Amino acid sequence: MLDIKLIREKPDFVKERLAHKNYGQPEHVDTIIALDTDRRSLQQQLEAVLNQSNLAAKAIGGLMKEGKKEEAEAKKAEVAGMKESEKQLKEQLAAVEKQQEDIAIQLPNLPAAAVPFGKTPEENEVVREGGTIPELPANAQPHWDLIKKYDIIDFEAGVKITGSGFPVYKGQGAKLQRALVAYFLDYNTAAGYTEYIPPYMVNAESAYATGQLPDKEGQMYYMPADEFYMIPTAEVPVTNVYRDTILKETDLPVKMTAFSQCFRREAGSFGANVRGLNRVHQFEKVEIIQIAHPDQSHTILDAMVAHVEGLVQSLGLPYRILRLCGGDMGFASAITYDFEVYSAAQQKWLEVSSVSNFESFQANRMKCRFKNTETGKTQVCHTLNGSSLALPRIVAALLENGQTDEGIKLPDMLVPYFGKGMIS
RNA sequence: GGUGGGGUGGAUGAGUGGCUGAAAUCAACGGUUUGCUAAACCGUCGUACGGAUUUAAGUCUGUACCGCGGGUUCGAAUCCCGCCCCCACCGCCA
Repeated sequence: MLDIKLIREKPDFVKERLAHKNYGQPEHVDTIIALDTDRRSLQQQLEAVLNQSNLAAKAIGGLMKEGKKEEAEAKKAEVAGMKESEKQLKEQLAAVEKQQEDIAIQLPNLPAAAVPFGKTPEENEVVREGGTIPELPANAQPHWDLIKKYDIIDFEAGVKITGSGFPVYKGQGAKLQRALVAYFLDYNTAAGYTEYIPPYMVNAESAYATGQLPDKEGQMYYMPADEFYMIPTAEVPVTNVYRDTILKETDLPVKMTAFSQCFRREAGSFGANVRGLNRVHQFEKVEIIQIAHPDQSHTILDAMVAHVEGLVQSLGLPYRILRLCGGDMGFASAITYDFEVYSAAQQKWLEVSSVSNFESFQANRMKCRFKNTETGKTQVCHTLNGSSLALPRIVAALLENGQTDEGIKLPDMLVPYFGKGMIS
């Protein structure tokens, strides 16, 4: 949610930034300002009337106490006339507030200054590359064939049990998942993140707070009997730990990490990109989340990118880091870096992490604030998060890039978690 | 699912129609005292949206908020209705 004061004071700036993000309805800014002017005017009128009737009520109380019954009755008659206009103004005000809110909620976050122009993924900016693309043997296979060869994921069973996109991990495949999750969490907690296990279903307030609603309504699984949404990422429940909270400045930054299953309907996506583990409806992900002082959030974003980069490097996978252009960024984000690892057998880049600074957008919606020690004022925090990491495509890349005649060679740091260095 | 109890400021907790935006205690913050720490004492100490004033920090001021929504009343934390949540016990259950 954008700050109404920013919209009111710098409408041209807001429009320019929205255009940068490829937002097609700049007229919404003017509509919101007009509604806001109405809103304030109505509020003033209503408050004037309420003030009158409050004063009258006090006077009546005083008169009753003094036993001046008749004067009190006269006052009562006076107040009765105010009731109607009070009621009307209340209704008008509520209507205008709702209109304003309905539009304001649709505005995406403004992109930060560093975000490149562009509309499509092709216009994202490669900021760094690392690792080396391995030379695979001539008979190299894509991960879906390797999965069959080593019998580590049963896609058909998943289809029978639930539907396509719900893989069943088994044997070494299941253990590899567990090893990766444990390794990622240890890596994060070693860097000062506190581990959480959140609920996998959230209520509408939580989904709204982090910006999934109303933007991604159709992308989440929904349980109508209880009005719960299956989480698309642990970001949603974990960030909401601090919904409606006022932190102390000294509490910042708050650093959290969580493993969760993630559920995405991926409505409307199909084709070549969905093969194997490239796109699934349920997947495992370890997330990192920070709640930060506004002055520090961009420094912290860089630190989070470096943190994830270290993790990807430790897996020995070739990777690149992209700074997303305005048109490719998420609804709530001010700036986003995507991590992609190279799948040697598919010969393409697979997204495995997305690290974003949401600045005050989520914090505004969820009323996550801190008390400034010097001024004593409350200010909204900034929120950030990133995947560290999403498993399926990491697994795909590990399988494809590690394939040898003897089996799949795994990175050294996984050995303590997996129990051996090779899937065979 | 059943029965009973309960939801008040950061926490505990008083408050059953006007003098209550809310006692008291604790915590927190500022200060005095102090060899250090502690203690003691004094003071400050909710949020949101408006308005006035100020270069600004601020100051003054209005309205709303005692789980949520509605109602009664000139006036509601307090009375009535609906809902939600929490706790205890019972039932069911991994």
